[in-house]
Amino acid sequence: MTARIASRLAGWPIEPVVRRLRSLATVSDGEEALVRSLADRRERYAPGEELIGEGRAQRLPRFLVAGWAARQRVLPDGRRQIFSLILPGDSLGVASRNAPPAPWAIVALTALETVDAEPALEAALDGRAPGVARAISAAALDEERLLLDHMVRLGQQTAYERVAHFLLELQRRLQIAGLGDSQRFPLPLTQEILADALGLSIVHVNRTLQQLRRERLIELRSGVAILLQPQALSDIANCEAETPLRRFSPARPRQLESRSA
Amino acid sequence: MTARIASRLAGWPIEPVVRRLRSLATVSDGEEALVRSLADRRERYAPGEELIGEGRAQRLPRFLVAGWAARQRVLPDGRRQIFSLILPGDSLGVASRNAPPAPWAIVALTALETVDAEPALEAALDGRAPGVARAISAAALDEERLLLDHMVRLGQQTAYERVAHFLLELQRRLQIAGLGDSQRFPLPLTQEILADALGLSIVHVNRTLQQLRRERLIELRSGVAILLQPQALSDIANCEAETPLRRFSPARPRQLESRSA
DNA sequence: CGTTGTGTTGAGCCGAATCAACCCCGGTGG
DNA sequence: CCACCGGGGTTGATTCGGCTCAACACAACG
Repeated sequence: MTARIASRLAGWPIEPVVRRLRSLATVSDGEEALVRSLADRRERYAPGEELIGEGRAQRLPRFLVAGWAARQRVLPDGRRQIFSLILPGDSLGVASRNAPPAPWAIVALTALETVDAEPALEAALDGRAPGVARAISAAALDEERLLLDHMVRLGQQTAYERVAHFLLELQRRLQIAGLGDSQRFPLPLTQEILADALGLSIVHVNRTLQQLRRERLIELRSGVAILLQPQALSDIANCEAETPLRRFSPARPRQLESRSA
Repeated sequence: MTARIASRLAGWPIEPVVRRLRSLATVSDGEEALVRSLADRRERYAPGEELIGEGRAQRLPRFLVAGWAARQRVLPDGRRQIFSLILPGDSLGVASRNAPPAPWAIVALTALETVDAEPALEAALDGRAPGVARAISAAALDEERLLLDHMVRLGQQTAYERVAHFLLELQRRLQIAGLGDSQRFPLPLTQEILADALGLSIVHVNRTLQQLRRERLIELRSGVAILLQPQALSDIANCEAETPLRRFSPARPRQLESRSA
């Protein structure tokens, strides 16, 4: 019994939230203590559960402390687009406290746990926690950047590039949250989820992952991903135009810029 | 000379901004007058000109009063993704006054004209113009909704669906701005721009538009688009699953939801 | 008048989707 | 204990949507 209590306290994993905020802005020790004290009103969700329903008004602002969630929309014919993955340390409904119903849903991809962010948010708005306030607005910018990155993937990149790019994003975000290192991180996603995020079919995600494994760029084993050659992946993802073919063709600038051309 | 002055005053086209704000929130007459008085510090841009550069810090908050612009990112190999189109009545850098450099650029697609939104924004933040404040935050939500709509297009829809969906979005937005009616609106875009927005090749945009014309769903003539059958387009765009084939297959729910299944 | 940008059209190819099995593994219940 | 089952992953065969390449038409413009 003591063991259970000890594990509940010692293992209380709000660390990702603290690490994320610290990565976004300088946070005082007092502010950090405030964030660490957010154990009140914890909530747990089972995989598949809906935290925020499409078209329903939003809930309280929360931090995700453990597990993975997705922001998504489902079309009337069943197709699904995942807009972004929500990882430990990320916030939910903190930046924009939109009362109106959201044009998206948030669903738990794994079992997960959230805490009420209200006290921290209030302190941030009061001016009592300026570091947290700065971190929150930086988080909003970061979220928008990730969204646009994802849009570039969907609109411009091949399956191969998309997967490489996406894995790099996850590595970076998880490392900030203190999960995983510069190469290895947990990846508790089915290929179907990857497919719906990347706008590909399940089968094609499978083949693309296999190609990356065959080329010894990544390794996937039981929910853990290892980026064997992050630099090579990065070259692929940003499409550094290393393809020799492209150097010979005029490369069709595909820009507007009639002036600078 | 009097004619020139008269045209400058009478034709001063800030109407789209007023209409847009009114569509987002109830705005008092005093607030409307404030917005109408924003003629100071007008700026004009030529097609192709960059209003905000990728990686450079942002400019003052502005309203776009005439012409079309695009928010975009260009990849190192020349590929370009247009994230959103900015139409008359839309704001630039109003919602989020991010000092940090943006991970995107804003370029003029046509000749365009902006006004300084600073006075209106200040009044909104002061509490002197609560209607404008509400409109601005509603505009931010609307912008995010459009971004997610666009992401669904890129990730899940076919070329045919994407074009139909996109044309409907433009019609709706332009009608709110007071340009065009429920069927007809100006469309000063090249097929290359459409291609870069929709993640398609120029050639395929061309063929898709032709199919829509052949089926008498739309008409395009000299920069004007006409939606001949908006309802049919809407059915296509939202993929109402009218394909008889899909009714017979189990439709592969493609959802998580192990519980509800 | 050439030139340049935009739209159009055809031929051929390729990346990715679809369809259909099959495997593996962890339940779960007879 | 084993048979069954379902979810996830893997694989091959085939189809198809969209891309590439290439040429040409047309209009605006200097």
